[in-house]
Amino acid sequence: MAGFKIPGITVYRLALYARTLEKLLEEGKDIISSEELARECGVNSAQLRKDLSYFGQFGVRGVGYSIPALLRHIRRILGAGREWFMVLMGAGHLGQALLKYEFLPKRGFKFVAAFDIDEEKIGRVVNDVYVYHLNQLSWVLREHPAEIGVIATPAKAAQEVADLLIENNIKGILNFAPVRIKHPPNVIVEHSDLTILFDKLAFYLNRLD
Amino acid sequence: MAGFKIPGITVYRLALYARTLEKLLEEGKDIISSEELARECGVNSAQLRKDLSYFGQFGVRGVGYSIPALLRHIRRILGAGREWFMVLMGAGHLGQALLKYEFLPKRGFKFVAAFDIDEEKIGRVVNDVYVYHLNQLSWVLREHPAEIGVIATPAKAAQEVADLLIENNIKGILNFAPVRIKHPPNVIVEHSDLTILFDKLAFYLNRLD
DNA sequence: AAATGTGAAACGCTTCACAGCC
DNA sequence: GGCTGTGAAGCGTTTCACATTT
Repeated sequence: MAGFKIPGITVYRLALYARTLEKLLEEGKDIISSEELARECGVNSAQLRKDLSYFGQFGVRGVGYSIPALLRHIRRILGAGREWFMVLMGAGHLGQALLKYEFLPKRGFKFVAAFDIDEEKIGRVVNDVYVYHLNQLSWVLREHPAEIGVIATPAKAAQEVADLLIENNIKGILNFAPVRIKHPPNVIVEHSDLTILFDKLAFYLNRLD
Repeated sequence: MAGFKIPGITVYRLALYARTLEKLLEEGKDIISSEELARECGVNSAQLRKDLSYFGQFGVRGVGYSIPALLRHIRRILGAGREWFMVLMGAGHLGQALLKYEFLPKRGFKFVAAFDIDEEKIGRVVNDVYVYHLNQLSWVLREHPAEIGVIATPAKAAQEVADLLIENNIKGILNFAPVRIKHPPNVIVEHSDLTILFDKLAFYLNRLD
């Protein structure tokens, strides 16, 4: 495969290309030019070609890209095709929505357990996933190993929960709580803060005059 | 206030600073240096100061920033303090989680109505928000004006729903569906694609050796 | 003495433009 | 003729480093 320093934003766009190629494949298209795929993704065509060039040559000059082949390549680059086991921290509204999101298991992302501290939620089963008390994390993880922890707790609890995940050897964290998680460099943390998105939209709407 | 070209990423970070200042304020802190606030947010301190400098001078040399004052300034910059009325498109799992997310109304973001095409969902009331059939969008918006549309439909429906929002004069769209929305330049669209986040995390986990 | 505010340098991503290939 | 792949130029963001202020 390829070189070393892959911009994070390139990885982001690869996933975006994959999503778009999936759509085009469903629509029965077979060949596409960088120009057209880029337009579909809202990026510049040179950018798309450059992103791909980090990983190899997947097109045919004068012709374009085979949609199924390119999708296969991108999936391989992203490490799709394997399964990822995850634990959910916080079985509130957002957490339960994630448990029910069909897209995730289809792409190999599977929740093996959920955790909360609200007695009312503990013992429930949401979409086949059992909700345990937080203090059972260690043994549940021994029983059902997982690589990814998804944090959907209130902001106040997020850091503590992250520390617990890291202690229990979780290597990747996806944090939906509106705080920044502090973590050692060998743990990968992705943040998704909905509140920031709303604020950003509001800012630009205000500027619209 | 300030100049013209504000990088989108600066706006993103302003909201991040606001979130962090809110936390610090709750903890009872009063004064903070750019160094410490930056660490708390996971950014470089020069960056933080530069971000703020687009909008004015809010600190005291030799001292630092007053947390409540800085928070007030950032909120004003972001246009917080006013109310934003929103419609939700798609009352599925994610949509309902958004309707129940307490953070949003606290920050002035209020859903006036939700829309779906599933007869089973239409007529329900989720957290005081009524779910209408999609074809009632126009008159509901006349009755309850809104500036923001939040799309939480399946990918297939997202573009169509966005077009409908734009026809009905919605100026800001927050799209949670895993497709890129095409839109005229006078409409502001923010994307939040969960599937891409999971893919990105998986990519970096694979690289971890 | 300490910490901000900010030109200027450094850096990294984006876009151009064209050679190379079908 | 058309489209990819890519070195190089362009551009925007990040970081440095220090003058400035309290």
